[in-house]
Amino acid sequence: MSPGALYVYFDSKEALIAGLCERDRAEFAERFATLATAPDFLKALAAIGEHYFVNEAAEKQRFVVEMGIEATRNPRISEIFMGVDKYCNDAFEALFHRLEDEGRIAPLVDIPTLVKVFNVFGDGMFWRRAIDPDADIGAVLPVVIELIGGLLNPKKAAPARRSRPRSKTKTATREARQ
Amino acid sequence: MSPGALYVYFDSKEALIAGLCERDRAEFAERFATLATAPDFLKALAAIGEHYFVNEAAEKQRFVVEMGIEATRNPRISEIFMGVDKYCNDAFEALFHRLEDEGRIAPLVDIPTLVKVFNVFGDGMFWRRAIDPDADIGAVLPVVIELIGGLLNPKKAAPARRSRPRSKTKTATREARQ
DNA sequence: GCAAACAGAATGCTCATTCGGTTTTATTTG
DNA sequence: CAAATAAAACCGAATGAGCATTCTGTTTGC
Repeated sequence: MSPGALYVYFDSKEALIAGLCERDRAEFAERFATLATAPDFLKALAAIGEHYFVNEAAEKQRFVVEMGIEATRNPRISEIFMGVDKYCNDAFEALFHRLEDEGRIAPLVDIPTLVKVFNVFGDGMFWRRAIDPDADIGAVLPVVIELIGGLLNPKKAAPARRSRPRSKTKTATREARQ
Repeated sequence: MSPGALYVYFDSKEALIAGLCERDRAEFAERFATLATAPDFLKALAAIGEHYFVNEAAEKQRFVVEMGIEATRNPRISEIFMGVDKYCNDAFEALFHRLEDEGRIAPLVDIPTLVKVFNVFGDGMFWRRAIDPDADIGAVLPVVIELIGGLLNPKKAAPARRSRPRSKTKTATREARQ
């Protein structure tokens, strides 16, 4: 596809970037949906990490870096870019709240902080893969998952019973959001 | 300083970048030296993290991102950029080996992997600070330090004795490097 | 008064965007 | 079914802005 032909579909470079972001957001939403319903959260998370940071071409990560830089210059691109970021973070925050409500995790830190730490892990693997041709995220991912597991402090589901275990912790149960 | 005036001091943009990298490397070496001799490794590490990811202007991190992107395009800049990266990693790897030899830490994972995980933490805080204007690394740094502490599995120095404790683990003691 | 340090205009290249024309695709008509 | 035609998709050259670098001349410090 020639440079000029792009402008048939997108009015500008910004619109193109917005489109790509939207596509990425949609793809993330899809993957996140499977994560949210997975019986074993950590295993599903590892699978997502494997996809984004090991299987997927490093060029994609590099492209996201380019968008990030562009976002620091262009306010409109910043809005788009940080919008996707916020979308992902909100999704994880909501999920963590739900898992806590269901008694499946008992995080060692408050959930907003947990999400921020989560960011650090994700961002770190992302950046490393983007710029280091020799990066081997596969080697660190199990450790990262282990660390996240430690923070989430997951509770084993009662193995004998079929029904989902109910929260019996002394901390107040959270209301459903909104 | 006008654009043209820069070329009095640097032959090219690459040379300028190389100079900035060298300055950063030297600054890191200085900070690392204090880290290497600090009695409390984790506390010293937290101080360095505080400096780089909280106190220092986010523009500096953004600039490093620019260099990283440039490195993916320009092989000569890549050499410079990844050279600094390797320098830092080698420094940490050597330090971890020494701390292990001295019996001050007993890492839960092998040291090369430990360094890679270390990278993830550093990269993550770095990238987040670079692109997110609302980033609050100060909120996550204590958790990150805690997690690193867990991985390093530090051993308390014997409080009564004045002499440094010697390694008594059954793992083979490492030779001094070169 | 002279050498180093600097500014700012000039040069040539890259890139975002536009535009005129051409191919492909779909639809209509004989 | 084939020819005709309209519309959409696309290419590649042209435009113009921005950036790396050079060059010429001016300022500054000694």
